[in-house]
Amino acid sequence: MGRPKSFDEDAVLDRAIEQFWATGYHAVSVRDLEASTGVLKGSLYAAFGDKRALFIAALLRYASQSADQIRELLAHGETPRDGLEHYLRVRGRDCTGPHRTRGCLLANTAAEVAPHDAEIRAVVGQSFEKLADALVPAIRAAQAQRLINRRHEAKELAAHLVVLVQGMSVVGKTEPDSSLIRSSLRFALTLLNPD
Amino acid sequence: MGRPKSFDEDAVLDRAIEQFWATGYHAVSVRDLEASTGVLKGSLYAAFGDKRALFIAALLRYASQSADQIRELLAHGETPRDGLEHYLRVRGRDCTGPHRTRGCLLANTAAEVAPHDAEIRAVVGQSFEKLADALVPAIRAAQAQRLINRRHEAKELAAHLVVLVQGMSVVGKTEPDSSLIRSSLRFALTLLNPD
DNA sequence: CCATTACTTGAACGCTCGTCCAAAAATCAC
DNA sequence: GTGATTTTTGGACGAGCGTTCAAGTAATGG
Repeated sequence: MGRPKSFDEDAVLDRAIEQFWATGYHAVSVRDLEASTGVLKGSLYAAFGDKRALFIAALLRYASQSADQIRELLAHGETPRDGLEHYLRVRGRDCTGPHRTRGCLLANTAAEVAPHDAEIRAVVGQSFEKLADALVPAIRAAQAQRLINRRHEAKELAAHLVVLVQGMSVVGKTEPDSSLIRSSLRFALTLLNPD
Repeated sequence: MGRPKSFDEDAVLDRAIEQFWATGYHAVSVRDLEASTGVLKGSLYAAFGDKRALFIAALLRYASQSADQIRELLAHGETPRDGLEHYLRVRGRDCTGPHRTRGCLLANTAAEVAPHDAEIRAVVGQSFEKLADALVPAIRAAQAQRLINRRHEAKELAAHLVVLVQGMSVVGKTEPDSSLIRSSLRFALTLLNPD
């Protein structure tokens, strides 16, 4: 009982994700969040605690959505190799072009906030590791079917791709035409070629 | 004539680099800079303009120092391949371990500030491109001597390594032990193997 | 229909931010 | 020594920050 909530918390988190993603943690004010979510600050404080707690909630939601999307992208196509290629191409597309300068919220947060906040650092670090863990079985499967290069350890290739994708999301924020991203993506795709 | 400056501008910029590097642009206040440089804010404003201008001056200095260091690292060892390997190993070491969470100021700036400031974006973007341009001749030379893999375009490998290194500096900020960095570095070194 | 409960509302708080500027201090030219 | 010139100094300013909270509002239980 009591007065019912006038907003959906997940919808608010989605708007908060957008805002933090586009603008960064420090550069977003609680009043900005008020404006973009349509929820007055008092209610935001009642629902989430404070700015940092709201950010962490948004970050966890983003990480979870991101993990779902990886599984989806890797399942694309007929073979495990298709999935890997699709994943890389989509990630490349996400950070190419003049209007794709948001990069990845996890990478942005790693750069801006992680060193100064152990809890946030743990969230981001675990997300990176989960991403690598999701790539490993796809790589192993593709190797088993001899669809990609077998010279490399699956774990090492997975780590390499995780680091590369985060690098693309950072470098992509500085280059509207993104020749570096494109070249680096082309190179990465050759890593998937069979022996 | 007139009262002489009581501080060296480059020394102030070096302290500012440290501060922005460790803490980020928005999270550093002019009073922090006052404390870390030992120069009162009025003098900072007189010498550099405002916080943003001081940041840009520091960023340009960092970029220039960084470019010098790349040339130095690539010149290490007996062969062009040694230089490339040394460059990657040092960059890996720079962002591995619990006390190396500053990453790279260019990457941090790309993530936090670049999307919202065209001038800063241009500085960072050009630095990335210059870095790639510095790698290309080393790669070509190593290929010509058949010291590394010749299957790949030098430009694409260079772009790949630039993006990878920026990725390492970002991912490294979240992992005190940095297994992802280590794996990805090991993988990158295999890319330098001869055919 | 009233007490209870939960959420909303927006004014207010103390603080810190980036920036400015008048006065004091240090140098040089003459 | 004196005036011109430049830098230093640190107090002050308005704006905006994250946060709090008392009052108002909408639902429920009896």
